[in-house]
Amino acid sequence: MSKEITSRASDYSQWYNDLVIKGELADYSAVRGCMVIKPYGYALWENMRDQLDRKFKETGHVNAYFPLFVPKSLFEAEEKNAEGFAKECAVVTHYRLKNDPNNPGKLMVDPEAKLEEELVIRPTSEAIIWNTYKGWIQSYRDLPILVNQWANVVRWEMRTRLFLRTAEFLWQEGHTAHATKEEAIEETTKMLDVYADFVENYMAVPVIKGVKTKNERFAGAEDTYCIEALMQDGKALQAGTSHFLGQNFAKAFDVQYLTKENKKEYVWATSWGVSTRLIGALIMAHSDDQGLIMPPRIAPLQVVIVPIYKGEESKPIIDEKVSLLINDLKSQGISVKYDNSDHARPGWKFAEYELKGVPVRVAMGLRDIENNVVELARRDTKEKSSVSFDGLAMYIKNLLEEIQQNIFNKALAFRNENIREANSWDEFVELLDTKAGFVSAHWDGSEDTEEKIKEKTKATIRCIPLQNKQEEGKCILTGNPSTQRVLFARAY
RNA sequence: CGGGAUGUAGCGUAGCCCGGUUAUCGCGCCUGGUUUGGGACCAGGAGGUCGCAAGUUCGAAUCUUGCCAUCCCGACCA
Repeated sequence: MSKEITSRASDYSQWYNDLVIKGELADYSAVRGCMVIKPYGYALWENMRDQLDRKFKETGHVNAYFPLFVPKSLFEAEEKNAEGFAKECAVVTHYRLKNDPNNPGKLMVDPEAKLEEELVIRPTSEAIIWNTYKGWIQSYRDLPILVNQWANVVRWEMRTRLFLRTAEFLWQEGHTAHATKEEAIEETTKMLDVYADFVENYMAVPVIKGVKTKNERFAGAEDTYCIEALMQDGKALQAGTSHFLGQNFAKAFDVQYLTKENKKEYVWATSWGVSTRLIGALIMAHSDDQGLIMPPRIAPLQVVIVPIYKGEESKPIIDEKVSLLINDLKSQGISVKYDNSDHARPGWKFAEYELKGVPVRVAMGLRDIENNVVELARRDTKEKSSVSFDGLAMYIKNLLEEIQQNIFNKALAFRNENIREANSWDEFVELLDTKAGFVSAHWDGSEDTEEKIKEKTKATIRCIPLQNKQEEGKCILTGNPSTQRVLFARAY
């Protein structure tokens, strides 16, 4: 198998595609804009999902499942939300096929089977969920509702990219209902913290927490909080969002509750989500020209063991020694694969597992067994060392943690080096064109200015960082007074 | 959806301009053997509606038209 990877320097986009496909995370499918997530990629998603799911439950949430289809009349109830998503909705209009009389062996949509009301395939589930919540909420005693769902959604995107933007994608969406505005806002920021914690501590991708400007807000939200990450090519990627929805959906679906004082009040809402897009972030934040680099805490496979056989008689000796190690590793909760397949030689396997980003590789031959050592190679630094067999599992356990930290620190250093301040328009444009990354600059707060900057430079305001330093300044475009800097970048 | 490029075996490709035997080569795959410390070697073998559909022609991978898909650049977006 030829598995040459395009280098980042020669073609960044192709490098990314090569990693996804040759690293066997996903593949193109027969359906436009939709990908097949392959077992290795799905195992990664499962690990991410499990960690997030645990965090959601720790913060009091429960899982439920709502329908894939949303009747058009429900979908259009919250106008801004409907408007925002209308252009990218897949719609079911019929419920039956029949044999095509003019085309034997072929099927056609049965015109007799037209639906009374079209069904929108959910691009997001606020509508169907808030329609449901109407029936669940009568009293303040019914609140809060803290529900999450793991689901697929469809957004008919013009231009798709593996993981980063596919027509169908997997995600989770939390939808909560609260008695007060304060409680809902607290929930919004709490879940943003959950996301930031997960992305930084498990995916090892540093993020900036912030608030979106009005232009960039989720359709139907009062405020959109986000975490923004920086990719190796200097472009920003929105890694997760948490929305304070105010009473917009409660009003659209007439969801009211009785207070202790027997007064009717509209319910306050939040929604928050992360998707398989995070896998794109993971790839672009860490990987190198040799392939993927998986953070140990969510790696589909943490350790691979490659035997170095010398003649038939060496096999049982090595296999036996390795089985001891496998038991030790498993008892430490470490995932391990012993690749003793005979159809590939060691060098091939080394390259293969580097491509797949397995954090630690153990090589063992007779020479090592005689010396009671193994050869240990770490994916992040590509360093190889000879390590004693005694206490090896514990050594590897610690090494995995060290790799996790190292990957994060490296990404953090890169991110921090690539936040630069611009104090004039010329400086701003030059930074965007020559350095990319985040540019911290003053903005006068007007939507119009934001739009003009986007038109001129393709850079958008990624966020207004939380706890942002307040300082007097002048907008880089208009020169109007400004009280704080915001983060600009070109983004995915 | 606008602009550009591409589509030949699982992958990468030659052939196309200038139509004419059985469509080229490498990797991979299968069988047997030798091997194994950074992408092994020998021998034999299988694998193709030349993206799809029309058209031109005695004859189309090659020419024409339409469609589809992918990639890059825009617009849109998690």
